[in-house]
Amino acid sequence: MRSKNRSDGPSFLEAARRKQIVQCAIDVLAEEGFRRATLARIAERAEVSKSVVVYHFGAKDGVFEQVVAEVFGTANAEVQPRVQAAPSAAGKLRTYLRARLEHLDANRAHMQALFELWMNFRTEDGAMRLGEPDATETVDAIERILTAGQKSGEFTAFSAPVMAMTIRQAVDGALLRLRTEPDLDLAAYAEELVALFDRATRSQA
Amino acid sequence: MRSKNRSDGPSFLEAARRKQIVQCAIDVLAEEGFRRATLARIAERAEVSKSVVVYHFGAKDGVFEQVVAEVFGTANAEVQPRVQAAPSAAGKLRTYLRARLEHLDANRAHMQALFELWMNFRTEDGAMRLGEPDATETVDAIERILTAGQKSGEFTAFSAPVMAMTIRQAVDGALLRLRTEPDLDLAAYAEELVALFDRATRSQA
Amino acid sequence: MRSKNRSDGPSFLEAARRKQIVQCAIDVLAEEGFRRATLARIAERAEVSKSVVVYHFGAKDGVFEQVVAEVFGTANAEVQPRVQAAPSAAGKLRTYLRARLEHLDANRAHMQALFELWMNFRTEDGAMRLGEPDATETVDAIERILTAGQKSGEFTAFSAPVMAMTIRQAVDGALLRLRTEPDLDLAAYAEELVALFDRATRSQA
Amino acid sequence: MRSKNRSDGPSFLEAARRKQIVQCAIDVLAEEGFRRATLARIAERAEVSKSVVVYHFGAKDGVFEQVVAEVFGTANAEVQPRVQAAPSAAGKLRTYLRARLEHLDANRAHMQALFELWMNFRTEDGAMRLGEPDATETVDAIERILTAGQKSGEFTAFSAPVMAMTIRQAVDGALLRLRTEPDLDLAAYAEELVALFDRATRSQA
DNA sequence: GATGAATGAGATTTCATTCAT
DNA sequence: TATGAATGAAATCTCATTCAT
Repeated sequence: MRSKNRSDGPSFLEAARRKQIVQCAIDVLAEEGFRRATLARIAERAEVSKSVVVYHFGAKDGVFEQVVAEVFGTANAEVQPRVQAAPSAAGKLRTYLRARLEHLDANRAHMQALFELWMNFRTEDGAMRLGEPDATETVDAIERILTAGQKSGEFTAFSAPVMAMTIRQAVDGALLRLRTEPDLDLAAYAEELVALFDRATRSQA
Repeated sequence: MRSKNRSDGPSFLEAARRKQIVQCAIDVLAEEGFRRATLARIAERAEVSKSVVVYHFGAKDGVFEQVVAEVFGTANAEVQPRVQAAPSAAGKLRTYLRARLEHLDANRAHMQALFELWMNFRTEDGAMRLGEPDATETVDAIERILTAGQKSGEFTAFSAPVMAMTIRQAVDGALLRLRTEPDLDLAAYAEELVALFDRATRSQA
Repeated sequence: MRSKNRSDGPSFLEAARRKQIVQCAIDVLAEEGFRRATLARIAERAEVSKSVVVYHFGAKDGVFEQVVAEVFGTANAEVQPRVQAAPSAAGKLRTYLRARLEHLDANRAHMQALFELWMNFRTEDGAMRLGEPDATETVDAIERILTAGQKSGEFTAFSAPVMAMTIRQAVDGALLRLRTEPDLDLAAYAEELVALFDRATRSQA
Repeated sequence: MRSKNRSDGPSFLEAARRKQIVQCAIDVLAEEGFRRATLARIAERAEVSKSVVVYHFGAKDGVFEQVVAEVFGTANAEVQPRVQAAPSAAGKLRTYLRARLEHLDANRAHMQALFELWMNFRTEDGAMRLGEPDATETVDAIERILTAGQKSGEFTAFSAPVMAMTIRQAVDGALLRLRTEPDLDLAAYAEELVALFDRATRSQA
């Protein structure tokens, strides 16, 4: 295991190495898919030996866990504050969609990688590794906006969980489209979704 | 591959075995995911030796191809006629959502399996095996309904491709929910989606 | 095992089947090599099931043994009488070379197949299956001609075993050439060998 | 394949391992034939796990390729200079035969192994792996000596390609004899071939 | 006589992981 | 910290053979 260094936390170099490896893992996941994201492949990208990866992360799954943390983290860090800042529930929803798709546009590899893990990262016995806890984090946030909007009268009546899931899936739809259509105009896509879910949610006159 | 049956095509027993193995493959895919859907695991479920699977399908991929054919086939056979029969575009869309979710309800393993393959079934060189051609089949069908409805004035203005993808993803959202919430009321879920996309698509007064 | 039929020996049909299968084995060996000469491949060529081959020959090796017998048999049947008929030792040698290459010309597949087996047909423990007994049959026959010629004064002094082996190998040389040069003029090749070994063997003036 | 050694090429230990494995492959090929020269058998001989072989050579074929290179290399390195040094065409031919058989004497396993590969080493689709290019290298070298000798008047008229092939095959004849007669006196065999081909080639008085 | 179905042994290859240096 | 070497488990696939019909 890693030797202690004087400042007690991970050294600067250590952090850099970890970040580099995580980034390479993201790239491999995004470009070649989960199945090809082997230790050897990741190490090769990072131009280090497999052992280095194991050394820093304990095991292969450790890298993926870090990828998830990293990607979730940066996504939330970028999206949440903007959503919080929006005044109304409807505004928050619009902001959410725009922020998510802007972030997707700027971090395609990150999101593709997360998607690969989302679908495939499982424990030894086949159970999903990214299940409720992680999914909930995302969907619940949307759900809270929706229920708030319903309470305030901005939104019409609908099942918040269903709507929330549909919204989350709509964003993933953009991600999927990107796979075969890399030139997709995500800003336009975002506006379409904004309009779509505005009609779907807003209080009827 | 087994030697050609010169006369009558696959025998009754042969067909039964194939069906049995395909079903086991579906179950393994649905319950344990693509990565654990190995020859050994599938054979174990079917209580036959690995060789039997190879004997009947030539290679592992042959099983998966059959799974796709089977699942696509039964899904389309059930959904399409009902959609065709609906009179208006709006009716077709409602019927599509209901039919898809009813079918999902009755064929959970099938759909989970298809989903696993959808995400992971790749060729030797990493290219998706279920890519554009298959995806298009589904999304395009929805898109055609949408554009027809826009022409007839039933639907308002929106990007048909984006709406179509969102609808497809909404259905998959139900599938994902099922993973962690097996008691989900899919009929209610369907009605929510029907209402949601009705508001999202219908011509404004 | 095969059921008795009234005339005690193999029935006519039985013999025909066996011949057909042996011929197919020869073709596969000649065209695709020993390693690809599998039971399945041979059966496929013969348009029968693998089981038929096993039924008639007991096991795969039985087919190959029959191939050897067949090819050796027809080769000897054609070459030996002509050699016997030649008056002198020198004449026998010339006749041997011409007869062998004519036979090769007319039975390319047979000889290629024999060659494949010669090189590869081994017992379970890796020992050659076509060793001394079979090789000797061929080389010894040549050797006898050579020693006779030396006794009669037609041939000069040399080691008969070495010369015999060299002659046998010279014929196989033609076979090898055929592999990459199918249009090779074997009659001309024969005359070259005749002249070559005439100079190499004949009594010096 | 092992990860690249970025600095100095193969390490000393690496080279030793590779050499050891190649040697074991040669031994297995020579003693048990191509078909039994499996990864498992080779590894067993080398007293390492199968994975080690794969680790060092990437795949089984890599070992065989190395065997060919190794054996071809040492054979040529020993024979060619001696042949070059001989003054006349006749002298070169004599030297060639002696050098080849001396080398065979000292490297029986090497030559048997090469022979096995020669006959059996094929690509996925059944094509010979050691075909024209490699064969030509050997036969052409002999052919050049022969045509030179004919031009200079040392040799009589004959087809150089046929003579060259016959000479090559004569050497292989010795190799074959060794299989069943390990005590064969190769020096004497060489002198017999020298005399034989001297008579067969030299200009008539 | 003949066949399809099934099987098990064994071959190659991939890959995460361990370990000595 | 880092690496090369080694390993064993597991995966896919091939193939001769057996067996019930």
